[in-house]
This record gives sequence, C-alpha cells and structure tokens, in this order.
Amino acid sequence: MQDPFVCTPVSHHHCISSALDKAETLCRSRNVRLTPIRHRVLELIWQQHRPVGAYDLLEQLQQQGRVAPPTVYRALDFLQQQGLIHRLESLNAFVGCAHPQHPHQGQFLICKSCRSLVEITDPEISTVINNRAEAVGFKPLNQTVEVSGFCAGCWQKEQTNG
Amino acid sequence: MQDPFVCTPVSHHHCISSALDKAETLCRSRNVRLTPIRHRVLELIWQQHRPVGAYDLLEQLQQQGRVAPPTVYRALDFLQQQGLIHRLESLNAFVGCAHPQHPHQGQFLICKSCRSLVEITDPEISTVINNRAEAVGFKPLNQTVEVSGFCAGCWQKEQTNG
DNA sequence: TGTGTAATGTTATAATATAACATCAAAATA
DNA sequence: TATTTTGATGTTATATTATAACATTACACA
Repeated sequence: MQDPFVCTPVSHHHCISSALDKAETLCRSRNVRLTPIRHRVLELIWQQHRPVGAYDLLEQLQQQGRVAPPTVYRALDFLQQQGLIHRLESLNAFVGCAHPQHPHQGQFLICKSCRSLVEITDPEISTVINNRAEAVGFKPLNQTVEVSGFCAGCWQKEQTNG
Repeated sequence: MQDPFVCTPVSHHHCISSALDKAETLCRSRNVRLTPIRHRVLELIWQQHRPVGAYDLLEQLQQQGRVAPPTVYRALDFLQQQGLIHRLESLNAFVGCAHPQHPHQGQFLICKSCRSLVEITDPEISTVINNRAEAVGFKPLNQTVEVSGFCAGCWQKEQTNG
C-alpha cells in the first residue's frame, strides 16, 4: 500500500522533523552515527522536499563555514547506505526517503514541469522486473526505475494551455 | 517477444554492420543525415557492444585527428533522438539500440561483474509502470529502467567462487 | 550562384564526483 | 585514566561528464 502522506506548506515543518526523528531512531537502533553534518545534510534535503543536487547542498552548508565537496558526498553516501535518501540517476540528485525503516526498491515519478517528485513503492513493479530479468538468465540485485512526465497539477495546466 | 540475437566474437562484425545498415536505412527514410561523424560514433559504440562513455568515444575519435567534446555529444544527441542509441543514466554511458525501427521503452540489465548489458523490451513492464503512475494521477511520458546484477555467466562464477 | 539552414570546429567553462593524505573525535580496551 | 584503534572530517588537488557561446564550413535548394 502506498503511504498517502501529502506534504503541504503548512505541514512541511512536521514532515521534516518527522523524517529527522525517524532517521535518528533508525541510526541509533543500527548503531551507526548520525553526526551533525549528516543530520544537517538530511535536514537540507527534506527542507527542499524535491530532488537536490550535491552542489546545491554544498552551497547551503557553506553559509555556515567552509565546506568542501567530499564532505557533502560522504554524508550523501552514508545517508544512501542507510536508506535515508535515494539517488535519482536521471537527475544526478538526491531526495529523502519517506519510509526508510525497511530496504525497498523505490520507483520515482519526476514532474518535468514543477520538478516535484513522488516515490511509489509498488511490489508488482519490482516483481515484474525481477521476473523478466530472471527469465533471460539475469540475477537482478538492484533496480533503478525513474519515470519522467507530469504530476497531476501540471498535467492539467498542460492540457488547458495547449 | 524478445529478439534472441546473441552476439559472439565470431558474429560481431556482422552485428556491427547490421546495426549500421539499419541506421543508414532508417535515417534515409526519415530524411535526416547520418553524417560521417555520426556514423563513426555509432560504429564505435557498436564495436564495444557494451556501455561506452562519451570520453571513451572521444579518445578513440582523437586517434584520427583533433576532436573536442561537443562534437561527440552532438553526435550522441542525434543518435539518441533517432533512437539509434540509448543513454544509461546509472552509468553515464551509451549503448547501441538493437531494434531502432520503432520507438520503445527499453529496460536494461547491467552486469556488475563483466559490465555487459542486455536490453529487453517488455511491454508488461512498461505497462505496469505506466498504470501505477497513472493510478496516483501522474502522466508518464518516459521511463528509465535499469537493473544492476549479474549476467548468467557471471552469476555462475559468483556462486561457485563464494 | 547565392542564400538559408544544419552541422561541425573551437575555446572556454560549468557541473558532478573522487583520490589521497592529514587531522581530529569517539569508542573500545587496557 | 591513558592508550589504542577506528571512523569521521578537513584539505588540496584533480578526474569525469557535459554544455555555452560563437566562428566556420558544408549542404540543400531556390
């Protein structure tokens, strides 16, 4: 089932802190360290609540002192390993994961117009892909599924405008 | 159904020339120009018959004279637009398309070990993805599906070795 | 032959990412 | 508590991927 969570400007502060709380709990339980830098990077990612590039993050971090690229990339690596963020290959960007509690194959719907993103976690998609891969003798380990198109709102506008 | 074409070292020269012939026919019928540079880039891509980076191609082109990055990227853009090659987002690399006659959503199986690649074109995969996207109000236009794992051969080796 | 368009050349630089090594902080252990 | 070990971060430099901007050339067609 899909988490019907919707983030509105009003609820956004909650969505950020909820994500950070989850992250803290998770890291504690796994006995890994959500250091200040990692925490900060995750926070920045959730503040945007859309795909963010590493150098965007870098720029924001640099407002509080000198930071170099490796620092950001290390934090991103860590957050990815812990399943707290996903990397979007088609955008070279990162986004917070809404349900990091258990590892999963996410699928990403990326709006061409407003650049918003929805993550769905549909077992049927991953199953079909795995089945087809196995049918040709391939052992699937990890899936990248990214769909470019229009979100509901932008699609309406597209249609009325043209 | 999947094209059961298999490229072996022995048949590889044929697979290259077949791809180039198809490309020529296609471009002629579409009234677009498969110029020498574009032809050469496509040839180099098929010679490798695995994902190749733009700068790999550049290096090979430079063996016959000075060439700069934009030249390669323009050729790649053209070939992509014509559906003659695909871009692999998770690798920043390009690979020849085995059936460029009609536009399609390809799915890519990428071997972590030997870096070989298989393209499958499974309508069920694209359909399921589109359905699920539409179910959440999203209008899907383009899919990126890339699966990382082991090809049949390498998976066997993996299992016997460890 | 001119004239417009598409393709390519050329230079510079943007954007993304990592290697390599130094330093520092925390946790684990004696 | 001092020691050691490990993991995290700092720092510098550079690799890799990609594009902007403008000049020049080749081709298609009037």
